[in-house]
Amino acid sequence: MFVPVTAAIRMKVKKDKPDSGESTEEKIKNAARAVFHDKGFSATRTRDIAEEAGINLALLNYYFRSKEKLFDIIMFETMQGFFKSIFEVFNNDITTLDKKVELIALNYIDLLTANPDIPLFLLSELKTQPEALVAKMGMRDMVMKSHFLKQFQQSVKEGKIVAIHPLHFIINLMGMVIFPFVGRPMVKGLGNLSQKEFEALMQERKSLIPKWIKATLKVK
Amino acid sequence: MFVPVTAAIRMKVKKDKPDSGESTEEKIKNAARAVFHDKGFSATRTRDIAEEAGINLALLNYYFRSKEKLFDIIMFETMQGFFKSIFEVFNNDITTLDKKVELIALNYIDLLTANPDIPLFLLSELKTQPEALVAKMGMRDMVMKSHFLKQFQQSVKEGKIVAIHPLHFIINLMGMVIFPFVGRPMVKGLGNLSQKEFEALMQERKSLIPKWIKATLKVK
DNA sequence: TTTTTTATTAAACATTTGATTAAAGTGTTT
DNA sequence: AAACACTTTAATCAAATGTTTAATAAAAAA
Repeated sequence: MFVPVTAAIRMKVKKDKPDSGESTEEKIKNAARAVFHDKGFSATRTRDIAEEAGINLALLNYYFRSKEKLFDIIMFETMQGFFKSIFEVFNNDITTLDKKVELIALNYIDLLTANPDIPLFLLSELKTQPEALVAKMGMRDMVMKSHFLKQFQQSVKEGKIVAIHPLHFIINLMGMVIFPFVGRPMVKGLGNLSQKEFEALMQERKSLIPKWIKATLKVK
Repeated sequence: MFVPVTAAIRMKVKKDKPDSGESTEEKIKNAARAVFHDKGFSATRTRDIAEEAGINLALLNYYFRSKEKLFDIIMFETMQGFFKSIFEVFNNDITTLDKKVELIALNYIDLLTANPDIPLFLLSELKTQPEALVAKMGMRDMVMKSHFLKQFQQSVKEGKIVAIHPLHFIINLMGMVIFPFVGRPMVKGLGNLSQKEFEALMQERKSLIPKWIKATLKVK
């Protein structure tokens, strides 16, 4: 008796792939992103990625040529995703300065709660190639010529806030938002916090940071 | 015409190496510290350390058994050196709270200007062994039961400063001090700063941070 | 001085790791 | 069903890397 297995198998196969919802290429990229973010470039082995992705090691090189090429893609996408929110807020010419600070705190604390490894990953890997990508992405202009900066300097001129180097302002804002995530093991260690308690503390900061930042801008 | 180069070269070499007056063991440790701080554990090759130290590769294992053992020593000493200053300031029961904040800013900005790689190094490597060393060094009690914390809670009780989780206070203080060094490539990139300009900006923060911190503590 | 211990070196070793290849499988098109 | 492009696998290569060894030099002890 002939049984048309192939059709059934094909169906199953067809269902299997879309079931996981991702192509092999995407599986590799997702795995690579997770492992690279967690351990950085040097501590990551291509075999870690292959295992995490559930694929054969050779496929990594088949799709991406080399560990480095794959890393570059992940790095670029990660940076892009990370700075996108900043730029959108910074260059919105409708919102006030105060509102922008609020939005940065809100957006980034959520982003970082979901992806707490990204800042340390970016900062560590950025050390290796200092200028390359920073310049490439036009980050400088995007930030330093932003509507955000113009508003800041305007407020200084009007005497609404005290005159300091705008970088201090940006460092303080980003530091208050990002630093606890970069120093998460230390913060959790110091306060003996569970992951849940840590996240609750970060949620508190959503409303506190804007107040703190405003206070620092008034400082004589 | 014959020129006795060798003698001249030997003199130069002699000045370069043995003049330093350090033992082989110290040479290795100093080299290891420099390379580990710069590149982290995984990206560091034992051959990098040997070269930096100007010694034969085998001597590293002769003196320290393994790369990991050597790393543990450097890690421990680095942590100890880094947190020593904090603890001394935090547990001084003579100085006021304000004075302690001032001293933290002063001491750490100098320390970090001289050793800008330490924070990222510590934070990156601490991620691998989350609890181990933090607990080992008794950091929790050293900070959370410090005179500094008692003063903070006393001031809250007296209504001098607003009630927040003390961790927010510590995060903000340490973040303002440490974050620009962790994000140094980004800060320098954003502001298009030379190393000298970066350091000048950090010097400014010595006096600004205490003011900012005081302002945040008054926030409703 | 002779002997013993310590320090140093060049070479080799064993394993890890990024990358390649050859062959087979799979679905689609002709 | 033949040709094809694409996908997957197992085996393997070659370089990198932490570690060890065996021989030698230097220093200390006898």
